[in-house]
Amino acid sequence: MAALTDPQAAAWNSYQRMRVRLSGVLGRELAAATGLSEADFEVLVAVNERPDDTVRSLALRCGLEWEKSRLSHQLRRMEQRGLITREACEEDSRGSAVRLTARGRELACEARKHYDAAVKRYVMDSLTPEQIAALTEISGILLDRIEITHK
Amino acid sequence: MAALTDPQAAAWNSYQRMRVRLSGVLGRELAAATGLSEADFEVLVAVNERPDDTVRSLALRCGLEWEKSRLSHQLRRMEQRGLITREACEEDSRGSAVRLTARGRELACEARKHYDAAVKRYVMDSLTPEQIAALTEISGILLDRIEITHK
DNA sequence: ACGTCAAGGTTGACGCATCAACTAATCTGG
DNA sequence: CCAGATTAGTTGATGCGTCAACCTTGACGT
Repeated sequence: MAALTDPQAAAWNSYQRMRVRLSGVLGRELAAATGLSEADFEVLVAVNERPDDTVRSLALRCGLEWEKSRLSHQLRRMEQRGLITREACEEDSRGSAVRLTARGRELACEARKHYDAAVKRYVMDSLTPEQIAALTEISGILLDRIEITHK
Repeated sequence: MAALTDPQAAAWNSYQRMRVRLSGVLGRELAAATGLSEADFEVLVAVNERPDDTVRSLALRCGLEWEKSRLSHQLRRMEQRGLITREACEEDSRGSAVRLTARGRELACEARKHYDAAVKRYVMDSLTPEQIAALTEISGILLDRIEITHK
């Protein structure tokens, strides 16, 4: 006896295919338009949302919900490419602060435009408002489910 | 002017968070239960569905919709860990055939049980049949959209 | 036949993600 | 004030995914 019914398996299969293809095209378009990866993009946008384009690593990490080593590796690569700089943190000398370079700031804006446009084009323009609401609701339910069972 | 309206941005944000967390927990549970990655799992299941647990690399690649180098790297790792073997292909001497080892076959079944149960537990048990149908429909629409614009 | 081109597959390099081990600074109980 | 436990962040190893370069073999037009 299978664990999933036919409609359930169909839902899972199409979700999986969609998920893979969608993040594929979005990542590819972002890279083509700006040279950034999705990881770069997430960091740039998160930092750019802060006053002075500066944020402490810890706050960034919590906002992104990333592992600390992941953020550390990512910031190292971004620093090498001149997207950010890192400076000491006053309140806690263990910590560090991340600041966008001029180039980082510029790319953050550019990338956001491209990315949002792509999301609109591939996703939002294809769905009815009801479907968009359904997607929000479904995602919220599943998120809650995961949070609860892993609390 | 933002490219996305508020409900659209909300939908995208919750979808993204859900997507990341869901594949996180599923991958983690699979690894904990069987020691397999999701990539391993996909390959094992795809091969296990074939008669004789054997399939040509090309067919596998098309079924999975993977890049050829990705499959090659993955098969190398799986061969090293004793999950599959590779042999020459009769019809086309450029090609190669993939066969499950006894251990691969066993793990494929084991993993499928665990994985399907986890999908049921995290996803299907949380959603109404209408929501499951909505998810199928939405995914199908987005898939079509991507296929059409990239044809 | 034969030359050219396309296709199947491998390889190496690089970025991304996770895990475990480590350093250094802060917090906390006594 | 100090010893032990936490916490911020780094590092190295390893697996995953993509790209570009490459090799071999088959396909096809002439």
